[in-house]
Amino acid sequence: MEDTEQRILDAALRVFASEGYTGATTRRIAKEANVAEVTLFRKFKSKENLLKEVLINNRTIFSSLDDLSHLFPKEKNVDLETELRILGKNIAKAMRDRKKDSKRRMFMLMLFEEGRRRPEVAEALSSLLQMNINPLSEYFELQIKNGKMRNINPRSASITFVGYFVHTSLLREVIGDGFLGNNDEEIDGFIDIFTKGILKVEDMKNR
Amino acid sequence: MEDTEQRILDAALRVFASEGYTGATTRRIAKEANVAEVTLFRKFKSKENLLKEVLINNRTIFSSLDDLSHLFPKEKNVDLETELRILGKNIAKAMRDRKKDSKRRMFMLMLFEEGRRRPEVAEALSSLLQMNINPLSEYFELQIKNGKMRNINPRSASITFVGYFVHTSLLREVIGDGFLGNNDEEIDGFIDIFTKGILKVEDMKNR
DNA sequence: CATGTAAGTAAGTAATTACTTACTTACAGT
DNA sequence: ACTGTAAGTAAGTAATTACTTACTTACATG
Repeated sequence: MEDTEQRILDAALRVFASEGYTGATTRRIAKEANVAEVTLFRKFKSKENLLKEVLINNRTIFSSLDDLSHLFPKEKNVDLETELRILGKNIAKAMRDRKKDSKRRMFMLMLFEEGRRRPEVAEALSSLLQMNINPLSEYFELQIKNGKMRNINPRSASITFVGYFVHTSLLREVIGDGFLGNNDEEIDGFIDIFTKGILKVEDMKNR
Repeated sequence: MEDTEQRILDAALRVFASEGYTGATTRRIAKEANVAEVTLFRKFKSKENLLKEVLINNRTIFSSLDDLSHLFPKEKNVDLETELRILGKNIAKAMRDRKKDSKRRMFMLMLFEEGRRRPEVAEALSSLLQMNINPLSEYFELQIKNGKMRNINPRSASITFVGYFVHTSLLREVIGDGFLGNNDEEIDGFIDIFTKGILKVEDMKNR
């Protein structure tokens, strides 16, 4: 077995995600990592410190994985709406498919809970979200410059866009698909609203 | 002191909300309610059962409080966009102002965590969200019939709308206002996108 | 006054938890 | 062969936890 520390970190991510910080026991984490409990304490000193290390460990992984750029469609001749539609589906697909991402998402949910009690956790969560929002903001900024988009605060647009996917994917994980219905249709509905708005076109002549 | 049970239920809501289900101790709840711990067990048998009762107890309160109808603007001569803008601000205001609502929101966050482990909790959460979404769906349906809105799936629109506020208000609670910036501006940005979409109007001639 | 009910006090139980100490084993590099 | 390092085993500690038992107090109602 290689790299004991990493195995403990991975196990901790999983157990924290599924049990919450308080619910996760060091015994369970050690077992999940196939190490003796004492090894965990030798390497990480305390449970609290372990959480901190998990955070650091995944910060870098998040930044490379959650980089949206590879999720944008390859062909560049599509219009903005189609592009966003494909991007949205790719995000949703990536969220559903990748098992490790599911764990990360649940870990994020734990961070939400824990963030209210630990400022460092809140801060980590904040920078995590930032990573998702920034590249999208830049993308929107470009689209505005290219005249494809109205002159909207790109940050507002990013938060609305990313927020939708964070929110619905968490919902799906927790209360199942029944509530939200078919994934693709739901996303289409959102993208439709996001790009065109809900108003009738003839009522929009003032803009 | 009147109605011991209700005092325990209120205290439980608070403690569950701030500590999470696992983190909340029966001792702490009893202390918060100014009762002996044994009284708590006499009335509610077990911690698990107490959670269930808190859920039931607040289900009815939620349904009357979270009814959106009273948040709609009184004057009926405003256009849809203005109406939604006011509604959005009222929701945000209600979420920020009412302290008990803040507790409920945090309680909801706990439900998210706990819902993954307890199907009854997930189900309670689901019906809670339903209560928020249904009246809005009906409202949108009416607007479509009145020709004010495009023919969009009203449920999609409701989820997008409610989801935004649930999501951002949780974010604000957890990682503070720094991340999202000024509340009113942010909401304006969202309503703008929600009603008009992000596309340039001249690109929308196809619709 | 008698009696039932809602509450408290006190003490304790069995399990679990984070974390420690002391010792042993396996192995890699010199 | 010697030695340092990374790991395991075993046992235990002090605190906490959900929950119980047995008894007492206060009070309202018939």
